[in-house]
Amino acid sequence: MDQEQFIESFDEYQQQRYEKLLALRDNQIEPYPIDSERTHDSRAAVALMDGVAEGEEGPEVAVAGRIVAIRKMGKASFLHIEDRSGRIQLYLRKDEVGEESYARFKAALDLGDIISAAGPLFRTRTGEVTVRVTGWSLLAKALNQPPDKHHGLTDTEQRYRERYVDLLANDEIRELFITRSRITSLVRRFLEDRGFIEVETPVLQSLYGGAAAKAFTTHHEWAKRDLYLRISLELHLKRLIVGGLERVFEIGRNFRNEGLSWKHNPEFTMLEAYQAYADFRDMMELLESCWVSVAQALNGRLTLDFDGHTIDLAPPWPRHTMRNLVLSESGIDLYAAHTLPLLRAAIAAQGLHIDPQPTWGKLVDELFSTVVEPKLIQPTFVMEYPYELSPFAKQLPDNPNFVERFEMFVGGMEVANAFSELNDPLEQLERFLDQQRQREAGDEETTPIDLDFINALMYGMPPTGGIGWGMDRMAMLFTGQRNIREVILFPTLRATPTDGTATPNS
RNA sequence: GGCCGUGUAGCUCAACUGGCAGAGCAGCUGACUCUUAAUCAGCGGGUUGAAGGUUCGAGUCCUUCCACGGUCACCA
Repeated sequence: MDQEQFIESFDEYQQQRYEKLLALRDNQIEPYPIDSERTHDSRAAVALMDGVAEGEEGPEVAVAGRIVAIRKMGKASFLHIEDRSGRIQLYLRKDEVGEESYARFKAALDLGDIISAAGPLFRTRTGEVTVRVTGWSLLAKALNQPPDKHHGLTDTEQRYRERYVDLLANDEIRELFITRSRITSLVRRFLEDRGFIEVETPVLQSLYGGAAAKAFTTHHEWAKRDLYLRISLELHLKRLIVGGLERVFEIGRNFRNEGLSWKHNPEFTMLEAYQAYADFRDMMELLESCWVSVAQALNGRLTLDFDGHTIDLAPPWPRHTMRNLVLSESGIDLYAAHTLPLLRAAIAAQGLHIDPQPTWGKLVDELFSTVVEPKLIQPTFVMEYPYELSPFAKQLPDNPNFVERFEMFVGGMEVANAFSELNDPLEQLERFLDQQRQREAGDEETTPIDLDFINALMYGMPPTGGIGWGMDRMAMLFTGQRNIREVILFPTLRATPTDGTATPNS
């Protein structure tokens, strides 16, 4: 394909805009100039009129943005332009800008074009702050027509694939992603205020670990070796605790080779934070305080609207052991049913239908997921997890079948996960070996043995509390979105022929 | 992967039991110097997701496929 063929493929609307572009060039007007003038964004410009008396003109401004509405009335026109801060109205008069400029405006500009306009501010008869335009210029000609100005863009696939259209057409989508950015920023500030430093650890790893998941594989040509994309941040951050950094966090992308759902995207953003001389109880306090401070700063209140529920973040959040929750919802005591046959028998005795699992730990997890998890709408700490599911957490002093771990659930989703981090190198080796045995038994999601991590622990890691939570799920809760794709700018979608996944020569 | 739903103009959506594919916005032409979903007059715009089938006749019924959404399964 060359440029000529591409232009020939234009539809009627693109063709019309392209012809206007050519006409501008014929008149020595560049449709994509280098310079742009702007003294105020639209919100700041409107604010300038706050103290100006009725009927008085305000100061001169230069504003810039995308044309979202045009109302031509012969020798005068109104238009609205939009920038990130909002919209402002422009008033264009033939006798103000001159015959030639007015004619050019009528002939050359379309909805979607980006322009700048300068002139004094005033209020219209209906009180709207407006720029009385004395001069304008085109900053970028749009060849594609924007979506319907009242309804925006609703086609879900196009919204995700062409997110730029979604953003420019739907104000609330732009707001949503600005809010997500603020959430990330507030979390960062909270942790920094507590003495955490932000670090960056490798995405490309020769050995992955730290979570139960399948990894993506890629290849390093120069080194002639396969590398993995990380599935968690855990093991590198704990190496930094060994190194003496004491309080570290990373907000980074994880990649897990698994399916898509309303709460799973194959790449997602995880926050992990590790604090030396702390344990999982300190991490509860940290999580609670962080979310409360974000909610206050963002909304000025501690309630969230999510999926038809009002979620109350007011601390303290209820804390329950997994044992007690399972006991009250199913009548099964995990301390009594502490082997696979005993637990199976207990489930059968209660007449529950739980998917069969190969091990005690997995069956506990399945039981919990089925009978307890759906009921956890309000923020709830679930403490003490089966040893087998938690290869990086310290065992309970009084029951080695369970570990010092919690997960926080809200809105029916698991959101956070934290441990009193295991720092005994020989016990850690034993856990890795245990994982290896599970892998040999057919579990593809176990953590491989990481001898360098053992080596790090052998230098001594202080008692440490660690926590991780999904920033995407946090954003879902704080913005009231029920689908993770709504809070990810460019979510993973199925391949299309134009993705380059098809062979170019075929 | 199973089940349910959706796919019609650039965008948002109609079209009854099968009977000439429509509206609003957007576009084009013209009028209009305080409009704001501007208004008024006129005009153009369609491979109804794709392929096949039933029928005198299919947007509509049947089969297969594709895409998206929901849900279940899978999935820390």
